[in-house]
Amino acid sequence: MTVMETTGTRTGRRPDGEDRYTISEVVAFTGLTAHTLRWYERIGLMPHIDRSHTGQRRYTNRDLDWLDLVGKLRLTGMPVADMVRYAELVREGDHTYGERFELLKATREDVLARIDELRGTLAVLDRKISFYADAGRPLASERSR
Amino acid sequence: MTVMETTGTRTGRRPDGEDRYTISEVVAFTGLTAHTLRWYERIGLMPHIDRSHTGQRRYTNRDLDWLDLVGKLRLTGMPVADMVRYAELVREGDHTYGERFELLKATREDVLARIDELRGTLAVLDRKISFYADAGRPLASERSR
DNA sequence: TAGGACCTTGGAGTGCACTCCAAGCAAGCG
DNA sequence: CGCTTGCTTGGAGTGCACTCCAAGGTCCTA
Repeated sequence: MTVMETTGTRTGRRPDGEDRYTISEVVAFTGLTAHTLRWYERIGLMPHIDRSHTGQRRYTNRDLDWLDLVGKLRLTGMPVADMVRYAELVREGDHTYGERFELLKATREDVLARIDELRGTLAVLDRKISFYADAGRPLASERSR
Repeated sequence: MTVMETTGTRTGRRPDGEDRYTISEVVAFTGLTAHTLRWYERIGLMPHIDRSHTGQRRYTNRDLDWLDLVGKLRLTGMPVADMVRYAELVREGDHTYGERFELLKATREDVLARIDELRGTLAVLDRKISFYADAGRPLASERSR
């Protein structure tokens, strides 16, 4: 894997105040590519990331928290555009609390619905699996393909 | 919605033997578009569908069953290519039982993992939601964005 | 101070899963 | 018979979420 630890740091997060991570450290934390991190910033899914005096990105613990949330939302199937909308609400300040609340509640419902769908699928899979398990050797005709 | 019932049929499935559905009936059953149904056939995700004497598709109850399964697998996030692989195994006959069994079991594990991920996301959402609920009106500073 | 690994940008390219188009044949109705 | 709606095909186009490229500047270690 060749993860060079440039500044003698451990693999984990550093305490607030010493949290200025390079893009490759963030890659290691999140599993995203550097390309994707830059792209997230371009489309407004990230706040503008702090820069070193030479213009290189320096991510903070707060940025990492945000990326964790994005990662969670991403695997609910939420479109990136919706996450960008949420990011905009955060940037717009406190007066968007209500809208954020509604958005999160709607997302919660989506997640519950998706879990239900998956449970339905699981039931179908289990029926098929037990069909194939019973038919250790092929029987007459198979309808449950 | 304007669902014209061309042959005086009810909206539901007909019994085996009278099951020769047009593509638009299948659209109504599955929610897929006609384009998608033809595309599924082209890429080998469907068996070759029976045709009328003039070459129009006539789907059977069995085809509908298959589309139900495909729909379930689709919403687990399984790539279409993997579903095509499964369809090929079915076409190849009984001697692929073992491989189908393994594929279904692996899919089952994926589904379980995905449900777990979603539960994790749900927990995060619930924490944020209760944060926004508590902060009925904005308090000092908001870290949990 | 030299070398290699790492970082920057705008813009172009990729893969997936559809989605649509044009041109023409088919089916049911008055 | 003509009309409207539906179905056929191969191939091209779309939208999303990345993913990569070229050309060049930066950082660290020997």
